[in-house]
Amino acid sequence: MTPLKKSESKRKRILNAAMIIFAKEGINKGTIASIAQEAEVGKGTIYEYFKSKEEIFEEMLNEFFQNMLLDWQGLNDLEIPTIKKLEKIFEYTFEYLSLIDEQNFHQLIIIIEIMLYAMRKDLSKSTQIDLGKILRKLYKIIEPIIGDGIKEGVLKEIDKEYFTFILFSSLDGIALHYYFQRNYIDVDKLKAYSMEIFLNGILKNKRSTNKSKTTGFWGVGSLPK
Amino acid sequence: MTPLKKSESKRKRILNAAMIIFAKEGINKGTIASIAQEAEVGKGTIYEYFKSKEEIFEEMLNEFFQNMLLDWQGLNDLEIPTIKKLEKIFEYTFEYLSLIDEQNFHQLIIIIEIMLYAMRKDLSKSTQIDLGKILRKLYKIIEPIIGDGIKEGVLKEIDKEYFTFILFSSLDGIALHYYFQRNYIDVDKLKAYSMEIFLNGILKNKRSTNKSKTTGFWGVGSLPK
Amino acid sequence: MTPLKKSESKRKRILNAAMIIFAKEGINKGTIASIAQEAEVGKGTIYEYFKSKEEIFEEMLNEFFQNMLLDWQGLNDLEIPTIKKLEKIFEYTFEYLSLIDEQNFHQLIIIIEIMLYAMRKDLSKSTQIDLGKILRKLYKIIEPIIGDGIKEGVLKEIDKEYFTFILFSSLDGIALHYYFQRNYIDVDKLKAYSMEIFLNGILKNKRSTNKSKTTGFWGVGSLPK
Amino acid sequence: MTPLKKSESKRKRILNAAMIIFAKEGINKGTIASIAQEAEVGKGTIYEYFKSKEEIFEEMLNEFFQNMLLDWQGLNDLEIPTIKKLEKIFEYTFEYLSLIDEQNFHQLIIIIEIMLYAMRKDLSKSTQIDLGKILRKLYKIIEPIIGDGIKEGVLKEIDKEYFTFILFSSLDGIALHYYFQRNYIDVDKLKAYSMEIFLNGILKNKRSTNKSKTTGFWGVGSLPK
DNA sequence: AATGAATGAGCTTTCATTCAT
DNA sequence: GATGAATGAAAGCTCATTCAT
Repeated sequence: MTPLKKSESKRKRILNAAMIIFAKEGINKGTIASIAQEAEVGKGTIYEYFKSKEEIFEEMLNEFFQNMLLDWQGLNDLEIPTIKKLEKIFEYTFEYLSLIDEQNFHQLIIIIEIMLYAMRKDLSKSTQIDLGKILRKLYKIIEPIIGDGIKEGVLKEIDKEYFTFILFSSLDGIALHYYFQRNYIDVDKLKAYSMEIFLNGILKNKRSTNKSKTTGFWGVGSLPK
Repeated sequence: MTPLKKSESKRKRILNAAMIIFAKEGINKGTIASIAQEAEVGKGTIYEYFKSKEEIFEEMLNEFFQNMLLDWQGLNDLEIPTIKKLEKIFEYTFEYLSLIDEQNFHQLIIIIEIMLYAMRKDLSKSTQIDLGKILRKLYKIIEPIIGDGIKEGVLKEIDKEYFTFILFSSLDGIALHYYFQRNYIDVDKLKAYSMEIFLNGILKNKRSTNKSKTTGFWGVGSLPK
Repeated sequence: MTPLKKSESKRKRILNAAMIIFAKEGINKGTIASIAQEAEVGKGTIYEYFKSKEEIFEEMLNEFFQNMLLDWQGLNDLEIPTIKKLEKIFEYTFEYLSLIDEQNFHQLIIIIEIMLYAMRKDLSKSTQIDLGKILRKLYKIIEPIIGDGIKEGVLKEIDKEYFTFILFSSLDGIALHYYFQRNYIDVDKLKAYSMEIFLNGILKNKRSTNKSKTTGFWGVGSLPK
Repeated sequence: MTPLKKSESKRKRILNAAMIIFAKEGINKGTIASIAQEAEVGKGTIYEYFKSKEEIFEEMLNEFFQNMLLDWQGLNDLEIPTIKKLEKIFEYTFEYLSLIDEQNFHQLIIIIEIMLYAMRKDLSKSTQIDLGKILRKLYKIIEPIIGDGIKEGVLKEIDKEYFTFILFSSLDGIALHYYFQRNYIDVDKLKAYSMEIFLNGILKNKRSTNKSKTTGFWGVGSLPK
């Protein structure tokens, strides 16, 4: 990466401006000129801190996930019961959704922009950026919470890797779709129902989760390996 | 059946080419020239069928969701038990994931591209495209399945609108994240665990879902409105 | 090279404009915009015919030497006595100098521009352009004239390769310096003296050119190894 | 001797760096930044010594020719026979060529860069730099050698101005072309043949050089005015 | 109807020059 | 004096769109 030099705060200002512009316009339509204007620096100044538009994007992306990792790590470090942590995951997510408004939707959009960018980079085998790896780091932060929950006997003996993945990606999908239905959906109800579903499922009569005994339709045992 | 008019088939060819190019390159980097080449028509010809690049994208977007609606409608029209239909939702999703490979990832990418496009259109209040509305149509197709499940006593008396939303968007998120972990995740296991979670939750000891009686921690009743 | 397509005449017009601009301003200061203006085409049109500014320069360079080769070849093909051909070499050169004026000095300058460009390309080992080879082709056209002169007994038994090289490069140097002294030098006198010197040398008393007998100061034998 | 002031040595360092950079990259592609780096001074420092990039180039140019003048003057001041001086002219030239290698070709290139620059300045009537005048000074240093040679009866009664011009510019052209054929040409042979040609010409049977008697083909009298 | 040659607006990037320290 | 961070003018190049054929 570009070595840090000159004013670090100016560098941050540019990255922040870039996030706003890239969210609003996308990496392609968003121009260096507009980033410069947003950051209140000269167009040339940007190139003192970054080699290219693409580098700005990738640095912003790193910064973005770096912060995300720290945020989630902070949750994990809390000295609260496992079950509380699990609850916090939902709370964090939906609190975030409840707080965003027309002014900062760009934070929601930039995630999609980044994912799209990363998908294409991934597909073109350009290994410069590996979002999959970054995401796995995120999963790994959540995973111990699930693990503890199982150990403590609160959670079923579910594969914690898969569950973390499903939980995390589901919340991501909910947030994404929420964007489009934000005027029709109540975040609190969404949170309550999401927790209810993930924790208790939707079947009325809970069947045994003891796989060996499961013979019915929904049993995991009957699924293809 | 009336065969497609020559001009009609050419229109489809262009839209199809556009999907491939836009998926691969994005709406901005993807060029009219490359779409023309992919569709094997002249560059000028495209403007006989569409007013602008943006119109191509939006027509493609409509086509895309039109097909999606038909697909899901097809599921709904099947004469199978409600519970089977619910299962089919998972099966469709994960079968789709199991079939995509390096050659047709663009189908996964184009959804994100479209969502991103729609988010920005939405944010800029340009009402030309309303993906939220299209998605609600999709939800509405699934919703009766849930409704029937409740009526038949198979499912809990959960709010069917919210549940549909949560189910649909969760599966979307799972598919999105699956892209990045496709080399680390087994689709069949992912499907099995997803179904298990959504249907039975992850708590070991199922608590009462009778809201009126819920006073404990996880109860919906205790959540802030 | 770029395949010929579209209007060949337009391509020529661009190359011609490029020669004028590059001569006047150099390859770096000369802009695509000014070439476009000179050629009376749009800026974008140039990129329909050439991939880059550098390609324009190199195509112009090729065209330039292609024509030069044809010109000199034309001289060689004349059915005139050898000695006349030798004379023509001088005549061509100085006639050229006598005809250039403020309006077409660019033809003189472009040669230097090309040489400079080629020197740097050569130094950077970029083998795309090999002016040395092109020049050797030019020498090879002149060489037979010298060879015939020797065979016919008109010229001394001088190494025809080296003589050709010396003659050609000397005339080039004379033309180059002539540019700076054009207001002080009479082309006709310059021609006459040049011929006199090259043909008869400047020593008053001709010494033997029989190397074996040369013991004096100027003999080749006395030169440092 | 007074030691160079610190500032003076820095000025020289910049000019020297400029020569290297301008030779390698040309006046346009060569950047102030790279000159500063090569000179190991700050970018801003350069503007303490020179008003602009162009001024650097012109100062370097002056320095370059100043040194050249001194070199040639040194030759003239030698207390050796006229004929020896004439020989030295060739020796200097070809010794120079024999010594240059891949590491210092830039000294050869910078001459062309300067000439090109001067040609354009000249053409644009910008009188700031007059290379023609500088070259005439150079010629004037050589000229007396020829004059002495004629007086001493060693050389023919040739116009010494024209001869000096022809000799000097020819050697320049030879050096220029030598660059491109350096892998194919032996400098010692080139020197020997050059001397042979300039001193004795290439005609086998020397004709009279007495102009008044010349009526034949090669006579000056028969040349077009 | 179909085409692709032509175009200029608009983009990224470079770099000579300035100026506060 | 010496410096290098800051800058905007200017350049190469791309590409959506037009339009004559």
